[in-house]
Amino acid sequence: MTTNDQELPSFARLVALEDARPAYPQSLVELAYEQLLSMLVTMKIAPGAHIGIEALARKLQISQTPIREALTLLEAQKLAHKIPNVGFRAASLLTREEIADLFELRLLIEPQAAAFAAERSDETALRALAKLSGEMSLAQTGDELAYAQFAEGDAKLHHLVATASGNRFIAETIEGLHVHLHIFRFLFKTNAPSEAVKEHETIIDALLARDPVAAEAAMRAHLHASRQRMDQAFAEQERATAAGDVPGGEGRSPRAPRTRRRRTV
Amino acid sequence: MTTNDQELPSFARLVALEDARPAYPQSLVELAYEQLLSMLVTMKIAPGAHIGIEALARKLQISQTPIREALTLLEAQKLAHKIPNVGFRAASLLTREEIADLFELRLLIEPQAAAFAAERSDETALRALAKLSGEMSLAQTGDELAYAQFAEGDAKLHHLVATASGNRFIAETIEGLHVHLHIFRFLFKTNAPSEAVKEHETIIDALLARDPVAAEAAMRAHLHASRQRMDQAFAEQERATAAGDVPGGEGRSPRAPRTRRRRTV
DNA sequence: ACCATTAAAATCCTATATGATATAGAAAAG
DNA sequence: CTTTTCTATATCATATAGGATTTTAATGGT
Repeated sequence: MTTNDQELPSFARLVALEDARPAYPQSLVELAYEQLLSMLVTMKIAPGAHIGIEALARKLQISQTPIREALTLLEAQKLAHKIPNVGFRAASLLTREEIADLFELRLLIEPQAAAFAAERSDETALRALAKLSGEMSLAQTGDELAYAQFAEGDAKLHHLVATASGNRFIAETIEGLHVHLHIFRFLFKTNAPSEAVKEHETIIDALLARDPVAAEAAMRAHLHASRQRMDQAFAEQERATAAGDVPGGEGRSPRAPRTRRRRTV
Repeated sequence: MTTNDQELPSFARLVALEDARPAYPQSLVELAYEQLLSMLVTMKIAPGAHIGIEALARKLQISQTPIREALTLLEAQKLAHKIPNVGFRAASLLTREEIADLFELRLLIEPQAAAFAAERSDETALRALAKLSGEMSLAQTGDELAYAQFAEGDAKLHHLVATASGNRFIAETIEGLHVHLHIFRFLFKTNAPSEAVKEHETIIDALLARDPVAAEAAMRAHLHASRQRMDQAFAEQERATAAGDVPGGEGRSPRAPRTRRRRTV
């Protein structure tokens, strides 16, 4: 309840953003931030790529100052990295080990957050949960659209749990972690979310029943399964790259740009 | 091991900063950030106070642009709050309930981080731990200086555990949480750290012995005790304020500045 | 052929200036 | 005397320009 719902753009919004520029950003900093976040999540700016301020200023038709501030914001979220007197780079894609670390921390926080949410949710939170449950039961299954809906629902559910925990610090921490997952939601579209939908239902049922023990267990199970699915996706991708294939866009080379001249976004 | 030791200014450094301007900040943004952080932690900028950009620019003898960037960074850490077209304010002092939430989250993460540290520490981490143990055993007891040394040691210990956990996300999260505690370290100087020193020793011993179970238990006990000490300090302070006394500086009024004209830092 | 030094270009970083917004105070109307 | 409206001031937000640093490329030497 402490965090503001409106300031967090949804996954679907992020992906569609740069075409239809929304009207609501009140300042140019917000606009630049939204645009940059969208480009980062959809890998239109490749991980590790150099982010030129001047070029972006021309592209977005605004000055350099708000872009610098937006980049500073992204740097604080570890989505960009600043090297003084050199410039900003997009953060490297998380490695398989870092994803493992990320889930290690999520498993420390989110199950307990779900338990707290089961105990402390107020009426509005429960209504939002029920509404989400309805949306997710209507979702398609199997095709590409299905995955987009699943990703959206997953993001919403974890967001609701985070805020419903009633603990501002828990909520902020979870949100900060999930930002890093958005890019993988975009990258690993192949995963069949059929099992995951059931996990979501189990969590929501426990929350609506105000059962903290069940909510914690359900969230823990969901995170374990999610971690395993993600690790599997990593394995498949490594298999593909080993075969000489270059996956989505620039790929996941943690190194600096190749000898080819760097793309000065 | 993922995080960089050098980029985090120690508590002692923060308090002494604004007089002796250190040479290492490479950019004016870093300089402004360090200065602002120091002023925030030592309450030279009161919680909730308005932070005027122009005045700061004059005071620090630099331009407004790097100050805006530094404030943006602080805003991301929730140490400052921005109201569009109005300006930045220092974050309000955490309430008693928020401190409770903070410890609730710490208790989810730090004990497990200690266990990880016991398992995963490398040689350099162990050496740093041993060195810290030596420093802390030499500390004074009882007077004001004692508390400063204790606060410094406490910050160092938790920082070492965070990094030694070997998990970048755990480390970053812990560090982000501890920033908010610095101001209370400065505010509650009265606490007798005699018991706390023993708790620290217990943690360090467990870590050096590479005993994860003992390390987790020791950290958990330390956090419980620390939470209780802090809550006690809150109670004492509330008792004092109820008696008409005005504690350190501006006090902890969550409201906007009084009718007296606001201090445009 | 390879390395070092130097010069040039590009980019970032900082400073200053202009425009936009909100706030405070005064004047006027009810 | 209270309330409202208007004006003036202060501050924030953005744009633009100049200075500093890094990187790249070229040239000359080993």
